Amino acid sequence: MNAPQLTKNQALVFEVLEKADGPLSAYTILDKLRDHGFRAPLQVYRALEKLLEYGVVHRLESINSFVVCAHPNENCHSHGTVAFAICESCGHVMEFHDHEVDHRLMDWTRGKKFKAEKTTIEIRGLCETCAA
Amino acid sequence: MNAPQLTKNQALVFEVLEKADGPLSAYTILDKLRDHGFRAPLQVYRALEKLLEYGVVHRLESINSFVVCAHPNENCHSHGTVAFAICESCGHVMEFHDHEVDHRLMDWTRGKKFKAEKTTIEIRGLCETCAA
DNA sequence: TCAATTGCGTAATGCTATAACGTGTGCGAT
DNA sequence: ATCGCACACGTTATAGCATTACGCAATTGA
Ligand SMILES: [Zn+2]
Ligand SMILES: [Zn+2]
Ligand SMILES: [Zn+2]
Ligand SMILES: [Zn+2]
Repeated sequence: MNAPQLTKNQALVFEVLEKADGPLSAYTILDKLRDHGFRAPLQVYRALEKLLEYGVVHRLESINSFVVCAHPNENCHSHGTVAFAICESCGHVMEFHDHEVDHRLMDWTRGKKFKAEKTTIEIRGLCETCAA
Repeated sequence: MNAPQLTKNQALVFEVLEKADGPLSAYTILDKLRDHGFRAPLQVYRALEKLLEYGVVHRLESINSFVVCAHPNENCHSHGTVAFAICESCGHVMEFHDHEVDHRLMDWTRGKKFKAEKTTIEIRGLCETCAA
């Protein structure tokens, strides 16, 4: 899905995520936007819903947080599942694709006649810097 | 990790999950155990913590729920990541392994010098029955 | 005996997400 | 024009998920 012009709230939420150097929870975003008039969680969640729909933000299921897409230009999400490596020490996230993984999982779902809608791949651990 | 003798609470939680035909949330488990003396979420969470540690229960990150391991005998978790296919209609879960996927992800983490601790692979969609 | 560990019970709190209500605005169809 | 509709927005309340903090009892092992 291509992102149309963002509304004011959507743009504010996106900016906060863009400036952050790691994933943020919805409530952290809310706190960062109180000065801009945000008062309630729903203002954040509604904006996130759209940003997710447009594919410019990803949700990290394993840590209930949100992060900007690392591949804003390539339309990477149209050709496979996105995977994430999340450092549990510094919070840094790496987003990547692996077609071979996609194909293996697709093979499995085809074999089981399972109709996949949304696939989550998240690796939690320590990044190179933090593991040293 | 091998499971030692379960305590009373652990056994109760395990039984509830075993009898269920799909994943359950911690609070659903709590409700099912009120007749057995459970009063507080912590009684469930503490039991789950141990059951997860013993590897006899899995946590489904994308739906905040818990399910018994589908491979109680094989010590499957020692030889790779567990993946799940979760039907969003009937709630059924299929647990599987794919060494090729494991190897691809391990190759990636090695390449990035990322020290993986816990990997989540969850496919949400419709099972064969529900997709028909 | 003493200390450390583990499990348990309870209350309180915190974090995450949605439901339900109403408002206003833009825009095409009648 | 004005009606109907879609959409974004604001607010309050509530639902759902998880942990902190405190204290007690039983077990273990030096
Ligand atoms: Zn992306
Ligand atoms: Zn790190
Ligand atoms: Zn298992
Ligand atoms: Zn199904």
